[in-house]
Amino acid sequence: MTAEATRDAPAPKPLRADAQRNRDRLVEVAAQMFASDGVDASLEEIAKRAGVGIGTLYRHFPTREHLVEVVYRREVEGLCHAAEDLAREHPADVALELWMQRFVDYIATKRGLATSLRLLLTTNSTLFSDTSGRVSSAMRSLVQAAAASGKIRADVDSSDVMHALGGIYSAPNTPDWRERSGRLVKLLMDGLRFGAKG
Amino acid sequence: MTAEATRDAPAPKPLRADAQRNRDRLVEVAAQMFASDGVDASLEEIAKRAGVGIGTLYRHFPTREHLVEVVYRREVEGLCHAAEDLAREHPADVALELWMQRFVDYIATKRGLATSLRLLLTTNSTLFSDTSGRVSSAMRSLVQAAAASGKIRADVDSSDVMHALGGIYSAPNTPDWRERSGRLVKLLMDGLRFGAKG
DNA sequence: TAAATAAACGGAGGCACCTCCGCTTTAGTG
DNA sequence: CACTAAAGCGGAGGTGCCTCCGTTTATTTA
Repeated sequence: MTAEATRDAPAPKPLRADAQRNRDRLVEVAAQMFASDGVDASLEEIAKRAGVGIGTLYRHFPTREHLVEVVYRREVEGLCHAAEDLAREHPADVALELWMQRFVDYIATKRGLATSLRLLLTTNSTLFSDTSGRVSSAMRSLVQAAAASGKIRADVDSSDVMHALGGIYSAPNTPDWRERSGRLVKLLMDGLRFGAKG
Repeated sequence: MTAEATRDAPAPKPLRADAQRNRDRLVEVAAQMFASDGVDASLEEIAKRAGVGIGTLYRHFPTREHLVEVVYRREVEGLCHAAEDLAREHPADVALELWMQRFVDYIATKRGLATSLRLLLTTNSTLFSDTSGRVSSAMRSLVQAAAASGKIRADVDSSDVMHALGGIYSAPNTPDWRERSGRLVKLLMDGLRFGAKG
């Protein structure tokens, strides 16, 4: 079962080259717009900035929610990918810390999309089970790698770390929310490094 | 705590006579329109048919959901009221049957409003606890009266009856849904009358 | 009853949504 | 390369949403 298959998909059909290009641009631009203006960003503006007509946007994404879902899945994709990249390019503990900082961004997006996502969940119930599984497994491998290399203490369960980060999500969104979350991550890392052998 | 008080309401403020009149008309018309055209009925059309400007509608109901909520509460109100009226004007078992038929209408409405109501629930969590309590207590008194008068058997728990009706709600909305539900109510009444002493 | 004031009204106007269909581009085929 | 069918494009236009503010009306006060 590929990632695309939502249900009984017999022929996913490859898009024509120009169609694919436009679709990608739309998602790209939508991601920016949703991030800066919220989920209520104007679809016509998104189409315009992507350099396509509004009709094209609607052909690809019949409702706003469809577009939101794709953007959200892309976000998750990026987050998981980042875990691999960071692990390759940094010492294990640094990779973990950087990733958690990025995780904060992800949560921020998720919050912004929350209302739309709620609607999606009534339609497409696999969305959350899909994504939360992938995210937590990305975190698990980072934590395990860091523990194995001795950069953080070994007696740590990755799900505990995830749980600690969960506080970020439920915390109220005051203006200083982001800074506060950043500090929380640092604090958490200090705790993880404390007593490490390496 | 009155029915109006949602939270910390120090002064409910009585409306000016014309304002109250307009508000009532709006709710009246909205109820009809939602019933016939669904929750997406045009607000401008509702205002027009109520004989007021769109601005007036928005002053009273800042969002569509507010209007939906009021209409829904009115529906529940009417349903509970009907229980008392029917009990007064009919033999206990007939009252129960008529009320259950009306309950089917109520469910039909509720289904129509479901999407909007879902949104409301994230905002105003007392909505369901308020209403479901009132409805089930209306049913309880009808069942108890019918049982006490010997028109239906005495060994019946009203919550079981409610549960049986619950099947109506979850049933798929085929075109013949309403007839089917009507038959279900009749069937249920037969069961309730079977072996009654009166 | 008349004047004063606060409350309410209403609809024009600006913006976003979304459909529809004639035009353009792509990807095959000979 | 030329041709064609199918796929895709785009934006005009009709509709609904919602705000804003000048005008009207109910109520209070004298």
